[in-house]
Amino acid sequence: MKLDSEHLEILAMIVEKGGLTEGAEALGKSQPSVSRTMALLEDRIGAPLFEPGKRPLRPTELGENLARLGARIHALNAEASRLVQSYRRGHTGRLRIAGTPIFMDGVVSTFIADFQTRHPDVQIAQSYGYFDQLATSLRNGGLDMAIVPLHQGSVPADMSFVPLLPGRNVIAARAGHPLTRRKTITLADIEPYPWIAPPADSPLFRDLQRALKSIGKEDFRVSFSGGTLASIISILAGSDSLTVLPYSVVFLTRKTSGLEALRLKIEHPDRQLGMLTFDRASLPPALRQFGDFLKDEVALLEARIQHEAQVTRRRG
Amino acid sequence: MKLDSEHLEILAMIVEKGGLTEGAEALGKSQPSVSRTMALLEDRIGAPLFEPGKRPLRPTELGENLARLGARIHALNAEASRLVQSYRRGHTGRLRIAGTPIFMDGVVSTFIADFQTRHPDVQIAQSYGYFDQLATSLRNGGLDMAIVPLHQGSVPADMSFVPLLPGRNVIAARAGHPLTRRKTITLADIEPYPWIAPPADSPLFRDLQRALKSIGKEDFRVSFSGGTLASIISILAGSDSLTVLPYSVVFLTRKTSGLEALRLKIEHPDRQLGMLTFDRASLPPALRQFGDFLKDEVALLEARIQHEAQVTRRRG
DNA sequence: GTCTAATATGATCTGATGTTATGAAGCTGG
DNA sequence: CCAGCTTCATAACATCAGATCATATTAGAC
Repeated sequence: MKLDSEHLEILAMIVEKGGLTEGAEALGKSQPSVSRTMALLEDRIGAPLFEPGKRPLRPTELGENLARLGARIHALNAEASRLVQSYRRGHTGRLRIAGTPIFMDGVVSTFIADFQTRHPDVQIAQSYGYFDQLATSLRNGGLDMAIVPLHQGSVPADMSFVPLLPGRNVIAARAGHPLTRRKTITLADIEPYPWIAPPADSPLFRDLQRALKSIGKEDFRVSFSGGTLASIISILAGSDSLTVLPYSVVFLTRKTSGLEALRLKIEHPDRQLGMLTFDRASLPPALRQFGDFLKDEVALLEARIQHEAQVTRRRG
Repeated sequence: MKLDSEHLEILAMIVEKGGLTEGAEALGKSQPSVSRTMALLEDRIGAPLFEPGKRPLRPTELGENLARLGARIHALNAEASRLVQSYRRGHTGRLRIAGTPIFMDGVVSTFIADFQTRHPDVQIAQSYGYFDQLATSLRNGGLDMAIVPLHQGSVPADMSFVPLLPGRNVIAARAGHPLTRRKTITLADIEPYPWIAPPADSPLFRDLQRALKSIGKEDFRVSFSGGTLASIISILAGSDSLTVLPYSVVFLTRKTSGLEALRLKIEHPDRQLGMLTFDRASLPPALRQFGDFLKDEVALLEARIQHEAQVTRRRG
């Protein structure tokens, strides 16, 4: 014999409020409805839940015990409702976000930290990858958002792309590097220094190749490759090596990493760093929250970058 | 927005069983029914509970979290069902039982102890009282059973009475009392001894008066009155006092109390000690259990009493 | 691709639950 | 002790969730 949880909740409310009429009101139901429901429940149970012939309806011992269980069921049910509400508002949920390693480590993770102080109940699972793999994960539901550099024209038809920043790369070196003071840098100037390269299959590596080619340098000596941002920063800080990094990464981490961008114009890839999502019927609401947050934060970052660029230009 | 607990339970089962079809089977429902229920729940929640386009149906993160709550709700609901079952079988419940003090203390409480080792989940609230008060309590639902001496003809019309023992009273004294060895006792023999009397409003007190009158003794000296059985036993044991007690009480407690019945025939009230209940539509099932138990136990006791009486007669 | 098993949908019926109106019965205060 | 108030139960009806069987659809596997 299975009881109806709803019935038990109603019973609990009646007992709590001390009467059927009050209970019905508290439940937002009509008094006859509640009365009949209790009659039905008593029939099924085969035992009285209320003392017979008592007018402010008083529960029997069995009624009281069942009401206690009903109250606990009600609490769980209410918790479920709260969970759903919180989820729908994007305040709860699990987000699986992946992106190109350097940008994730250098920029996005900072903002994830900020986001989580605001929405502590949103779990974020971060991982790394490049476009093809990430697109596959998005399609098969293994990922909620990819943060990748992408050309506007090459956004897959079944996906949405929200640009965050232009894919502006710079040559970076340690703050005290001989080249960082120079106003103009020639190809010959950078000739002596070894290079640190991102993994060979990363877009950043191709950027590096293209950038150097654009200033006429066809081959370059790679002294270290494949590390994450933390390794790259360590190596750069401890040597005179050079590398290519997104300017946003240099800008954000320079306080703590001691990196600087060389004043050497290199070709910018015609891509935008942005948020890629698969067009499903419904995306997790927390994803919208996160996307909006990230867009706002990155816009602020971009404004700071632009501001400094103007100041720098003005100063010469 | 209120969710249906039943829906959450179904969700929990689907997640537990790893698929809708299996879940439906485990729930004893048809597959289409469960499918539509989940569709309805998703509509109400406004978010998917299952990964879209996955064939062994797999829950989303929200689905999993709600399923956890559903499982807990299910556990509570099942506990409610068990409680009802246990109650209906008389294995759970609260019984409020009252009776005349001496008989309750001397006989019934012993059997209550035995009953509770068999049915530990039946709470028994014992109290004391005489007929009028107990009948009132039975009628207004403050009491489940009264154990009283009653004449068959004076059972109220709205009550049921199940006799347990004849209301056989004896004159009791301590085991070593001068009168306990005598085969025949005369009025003159008992003259010197003081009496212990039950409370003046108790039926036992009236029995005492009647009994003494029946053997020609019109007045008697009361040295102590009003105590419970424990006091009476103490006083009797420490003096040569006499009193009137139900034979069953003397029989059951003599081992530990050191009381004996004098071999003096006194008039027996034409009453039976028995169980009185108010005829309600439904009595607590545990009450039936207890009533049956008490009837059986007292029948055994009566058999022992009869057996001993025969042996004693034969020996002279 | 094709086949199979899992899920969704259509059509239909039953029963629970909601409503308003009204009857019955306990409680209360003079 | 009776009148009147309050509380609960019942009647009559409307609605919708939820059950069924039959069948369409589709994801996964070989």
